Amino acid sequence: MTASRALRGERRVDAELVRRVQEAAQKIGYVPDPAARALASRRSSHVAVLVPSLTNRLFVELLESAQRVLRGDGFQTLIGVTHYDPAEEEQLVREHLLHRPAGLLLCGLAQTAATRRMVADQDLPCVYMMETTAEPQACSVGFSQLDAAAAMTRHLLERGHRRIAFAAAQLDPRTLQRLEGWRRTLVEAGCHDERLVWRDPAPSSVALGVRMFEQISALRPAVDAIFFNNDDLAHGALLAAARLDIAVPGGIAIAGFNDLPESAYTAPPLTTVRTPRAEVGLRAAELLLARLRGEAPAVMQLDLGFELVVRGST
Amino acid sequence: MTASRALRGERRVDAELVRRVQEAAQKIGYVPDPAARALASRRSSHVAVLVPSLTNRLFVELLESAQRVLRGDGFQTLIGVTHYDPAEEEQLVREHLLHRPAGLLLCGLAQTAATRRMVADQDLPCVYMMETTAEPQACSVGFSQLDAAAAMTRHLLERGHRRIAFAAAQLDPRTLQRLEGWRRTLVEAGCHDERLVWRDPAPSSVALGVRMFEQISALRPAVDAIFFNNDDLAHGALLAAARLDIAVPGGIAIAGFNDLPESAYTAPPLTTVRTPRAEVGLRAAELLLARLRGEAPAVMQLDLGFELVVRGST
DNA sequence: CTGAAAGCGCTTACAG
DNA sequence: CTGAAAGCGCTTACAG
Repeated sequence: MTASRALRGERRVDAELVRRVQEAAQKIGYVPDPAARALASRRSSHVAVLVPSLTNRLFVELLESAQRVLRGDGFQTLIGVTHYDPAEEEQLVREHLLHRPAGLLLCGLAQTAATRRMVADQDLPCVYMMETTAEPQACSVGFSQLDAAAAMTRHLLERGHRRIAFAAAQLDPRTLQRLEGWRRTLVEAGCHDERLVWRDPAPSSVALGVRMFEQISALRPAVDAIFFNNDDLAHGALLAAARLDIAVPGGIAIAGFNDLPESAYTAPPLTTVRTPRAEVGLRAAELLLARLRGEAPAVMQLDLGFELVVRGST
Repeated sequence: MTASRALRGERRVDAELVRRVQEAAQKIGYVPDPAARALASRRSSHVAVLVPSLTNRLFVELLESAQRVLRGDGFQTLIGVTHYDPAEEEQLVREHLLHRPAGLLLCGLAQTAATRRMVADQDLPCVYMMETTAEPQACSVGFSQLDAAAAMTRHLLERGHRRIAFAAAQLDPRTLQRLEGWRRTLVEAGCHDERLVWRDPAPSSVALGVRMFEQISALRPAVDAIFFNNDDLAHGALLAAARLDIAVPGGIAIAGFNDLPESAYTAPPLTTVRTPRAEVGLRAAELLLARLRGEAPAVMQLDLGFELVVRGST
């Protein structure tokens, strides 16, 4: 029994004894059985991380950095894909709960009421990623999607553009927050026109960016800039512009969002917003680990900001 | 006890009894505890899937389809990233073994001796993905990387190209098999020149494709086609060609490998090899599940083939 | 085909 | 700070 405590690093064990126990464990190659531990303590060494998609690099980078931190502390990461659907997220949470995860990392704040209730009922430590929230009891790490979109929109205004379109796919909550950032900024500048919003619920992709650009550019010169809500859409737009022989940014300026690695190499290089997804994953995992150790986190809401990256396309 | 057997679907239980037990379980919302089950049976309901990378879409698609199948049978998927390093793969297998996974899905056949020994010692059902193998005892699902590269090389020869360069990053075993396919085909055609091999151990990326094309094209007209070993390299090459004002395929023909979604939309659209990664994940998971049920799989080696996709870049 | 016994390897809660 | 007892919720192996 004392050995069990010594190995887990519980406080009330003699330091010398701890040393001897660890030495002995080392020698015989003792490793605790996670299943027995989970059964007795009613808590496993798994952390479930649910992301909307793995085909968006954004979430892959988020995941890799979170997993690196969690693994360092002996936790296994269970990855789930929600496909941007709160109902699917709810179902995944329900399945994961059977395995009594130690903690939960979720994307966004648009959980169903049932999801929130399960998390609360089980008293499961949970950190919400990618957005900021005002809810005092929720632990979140992210940045203001609205402010980021507003910053890009202001940049386009400063470049002299007035007819600025907003083009978005997927239409998840974060996209809609960005739409609101675009809207407020243009209303304030006195050149808002809601007819310049292009939305498509399909997943974001290069192919969709091609199609969107073809439609929007048909309105030229009514539109002189397009703010695409993910870099892959903007990549497609740049390809379509080249084929249609429309100069960028001379004919139409094009901006993206996220700063994917390719965006520095497109023709012309893409102006976009760099989002701190790797750091979001890292800090969210650290915050979760702190809570699992029973520490009260120093902050409940962490805003990691964003960075405007101006290249040649605007 | 009988209820336990009925729920697990063991044979020797009266059919009527099974029905009543299931009905009762349904009514009270009974769900077996995975931790207790794992402790008693010494086998969990986890399947570990180890892939080289998550930033290559190839493996994301593989993973998503494998996870869909496994989840359907009540297995949780533990995803690990090896970064193309057999030593890291060995460490991951070691860590996962503590959790007594029910099965293992691995990429490639380049495991360390220690990894192979652990799998054999624990008698752990394992399926190897992405390559074909002649080892009769190993269960694998994939296709011939060598044949796929040979088919593309033959296509370039048929298009009239004779100075065909081979450009590759990462240099993992599958890349080297493709190199061998390129080599054999050109030797046979009497126009092999080993100096036309460009290799870079860095991860494959658009940025690297840009740099490689800049270097190789400096040799023009010594090279009249380049076979890139991943589509992202070829995407970078197309961007670099446009900037350098080199016509594709007129000046240099460019081919890729994998057929990523963007490849249909590049300028010009990319000629490439479509690889069946989603089906590899699906069939590998099905084969594993069959083994977990104790069934003898109909086949041990599954060759899913590939498809040459000829577009405008060659 | 069905059931009573024992035990998987830990941790919790209770004494000292 | 240390330890003996009980139990987490299942399955295995043995009887009937």
